[in-house]
Amino acid sequence: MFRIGEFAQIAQVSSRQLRFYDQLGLLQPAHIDAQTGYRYYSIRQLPRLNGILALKELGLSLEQVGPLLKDEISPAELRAMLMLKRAEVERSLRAEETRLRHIESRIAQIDRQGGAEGFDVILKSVEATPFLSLHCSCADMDEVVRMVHLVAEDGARQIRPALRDKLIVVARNDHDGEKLALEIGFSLTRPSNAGVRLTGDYLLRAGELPAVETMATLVRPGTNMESHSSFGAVGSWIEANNYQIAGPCREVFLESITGPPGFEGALVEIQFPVRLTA
Amino acid sequence: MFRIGEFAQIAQVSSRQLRFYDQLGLLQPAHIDAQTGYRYYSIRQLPRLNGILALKELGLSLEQVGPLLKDEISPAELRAMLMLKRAEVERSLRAEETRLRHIESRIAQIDRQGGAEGFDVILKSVEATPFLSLHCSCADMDEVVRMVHLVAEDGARQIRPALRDKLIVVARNDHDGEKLALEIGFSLTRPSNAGVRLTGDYLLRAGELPAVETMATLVRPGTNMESHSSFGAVGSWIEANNYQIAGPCREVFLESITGPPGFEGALVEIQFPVRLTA
DNA sequence: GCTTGACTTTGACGTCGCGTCAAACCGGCA
DNA sequence: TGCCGGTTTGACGCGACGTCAAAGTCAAGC
Repeated sequence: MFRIGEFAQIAQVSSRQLRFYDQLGLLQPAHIDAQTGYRYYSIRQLPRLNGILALKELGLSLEQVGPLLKDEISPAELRAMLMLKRAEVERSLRAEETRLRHIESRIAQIDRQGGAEGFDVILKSVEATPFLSLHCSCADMDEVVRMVHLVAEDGARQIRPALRDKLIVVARNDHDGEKLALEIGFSLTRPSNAGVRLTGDYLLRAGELPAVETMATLVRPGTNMESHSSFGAVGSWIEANNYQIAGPCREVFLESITGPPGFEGALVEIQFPVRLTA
Repeated sequence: MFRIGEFAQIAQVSSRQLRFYDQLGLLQPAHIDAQTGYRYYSIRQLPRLNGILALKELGLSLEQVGPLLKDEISPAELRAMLMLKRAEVERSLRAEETRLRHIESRIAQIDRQGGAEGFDVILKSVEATPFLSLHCSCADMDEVVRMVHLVAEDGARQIRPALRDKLIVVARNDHDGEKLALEIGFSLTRPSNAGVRLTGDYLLRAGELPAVETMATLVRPGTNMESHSSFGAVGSWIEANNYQIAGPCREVFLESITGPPGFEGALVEIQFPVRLTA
């Protein structure tokens, strides 16, 4: 028989742990002195303690370990628990890998440009949303800006505020030659099939912005003229973190670009659908 | 300005989280209604919130994030923090990989033999210890048993209890032909250079059992005659979990093999030094 | 105006596996 | 007999929130 400290030393655990396991009923001392309350452990209890530790190392909680030791659990049930655990561990493993990549790319960024100016790119998922948009091809950025303002102003006038949500510009992939193919429109709070006719014979057509599971996003103040550097920033981030672009990118105007007096410039969220590079 | 729920929805966090960050001073609402206490957030606070989330995702604690946002930390310091974090994440990554291997091998074990009889192999590290031992080569198991009992009994008589620790049998690698090369002796509570002469002209010589960083161990009741199956069990475990044997194995007798009347058989710990298979 | 239901406030407790500390008690040795 | 180191119970702390409770607030519908 050993006192708690000796037994703890033998088993390479802390006395606190042994007292705790006693309290949970996982491992009661072989004998407790009625006078002093001292716990006495037998070396024969070591296998049981090791059993607890082995199961704990598999990631099971102490609550789960209890019934297992009492053989109240069939092998099939244990197998099911372990399968669940395996899935969980695999998830957290991938999460840790991602974290590691992000840390390393951030370190590399500091080394490259000394600055700690975090781009604060974050990953999020976005749901599908009804979208009322103008499909157009623009020759240059000036034209893009004109079209965006046209949609913004006419849309603000002609779409009910309760229905209208946010102004969004989506790049399309089917660019013809040098032109920029875009979709410019408003996300809607609920589906609607009605189109909207703008000045100059343009038409907003009802459609849907598809859901994207993983979106690398960056919120940035400033007009869309200055947004090139931010696009580049997100691009570098995507590369450095071992992702690749997996769809058309979006610009979401979080604040109306046709602001009140004292307007400080738009707040725009840049979104790139991404997936992990295999 | 948004109420907490809307802002939470936009940023894909919970309201509770926002209140918590407010409490910590990480992200105070742009305005609080003095009457009602309602928090109102501006969309312009989104970048800051995203900054918090980005740093949190790197694994930094909220405590660490605070000073970072206030720019009270130099890039060099941030770099150092990230390097530390990286090391930590790498450690936990490897731990998760190990856990995953162990879970999978346990599942495979259930599938193979249906039983949930956990072998309860656990990894531990052992320190170097002074060792007073007999070097011998035995032709068969009978001889081993005789030698072990000889050492056990003579040792128990001739070594002071305060100095004598546990009876240990170590396999040696330099086996000559068919014979089993062993070291049989006692670990000591402190170093000693004195040899001990046994009956039959055998000699216990002072030496040292080296430390082992990673030891796969299994505690098993029963005499050493029955121990073969346990050796096999540890062996399978080692293979299934992607380890390899990295040194001479040991048998540690946790309870004296020369017991009192009513003796139930020895309690023996089998130890294999192991390392990860690359 | 009143009701209703969705939203918000503060405050408190729970999580998980112990680590750490405090105050009092016990055991063996000089 | 004193002393030092071990032991007991009990309590709090951790980290980042989730969850619940009781009470107040807001906008819409009647």
